[in-house]
Amino acid sequence: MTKNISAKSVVVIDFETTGLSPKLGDRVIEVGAVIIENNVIKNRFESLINPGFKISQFIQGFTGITNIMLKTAPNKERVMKDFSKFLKNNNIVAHNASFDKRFLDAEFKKLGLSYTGEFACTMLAARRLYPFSINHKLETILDYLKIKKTKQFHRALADAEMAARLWIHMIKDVEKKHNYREISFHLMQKLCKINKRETHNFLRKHFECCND
DNA sequence: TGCCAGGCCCTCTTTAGGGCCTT
Repeated sequence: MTKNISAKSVVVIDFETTGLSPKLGDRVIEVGAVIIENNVIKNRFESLINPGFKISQFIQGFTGITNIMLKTAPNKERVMKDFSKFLKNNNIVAHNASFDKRFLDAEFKKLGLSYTGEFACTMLAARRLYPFSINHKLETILDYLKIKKTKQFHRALADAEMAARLWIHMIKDVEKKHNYREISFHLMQKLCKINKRETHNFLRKHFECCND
């Protein structure tokens, strides 16, 4: 069965959570996502989620999301169902995608939801393309590339939007540097998976030889 | 009892260890 995945649109997602591990009981408390079509941000999705318990002072301070805000937030069933519709069958991008994938898989599994898109990671791609940045945190790499930042950090939609700007910047950068007409999602995905030693040859051979 | 993520990457590696990145 062929997947009906758009080659030109991706969804960039970001979760704010109660901690680092769904296996240790951590939960998503905010979902943010944007759809990129033809390198332009089109639609946005944003919602808080009531996790059903009080979150720590650390997370309240880190995200600015408070227990008062979450008290009246919708439950995960409603939000994740809507989010599933927003994802459709698009491929998915996130900064340090393994983190967001872990939470998406955990939340969807509990609710019997699924997605068909594949993941790519802005952090791994940025490590390959910009090895001289002092680190590859989202904020740092945006500064390094002089990409305009949103006013907030550590809020889901703001972070998703900035990761989307980074994704678009990287695609345009590769297209420009390598005289490439249209970088596909899967080529960017491959870039995320190669190791440091292979990067030079990958960019030189694979990108340029696939330009038609 | 005490501790507790996990996937990826790099190198003083591969029979391992530690840093990065996400909340």
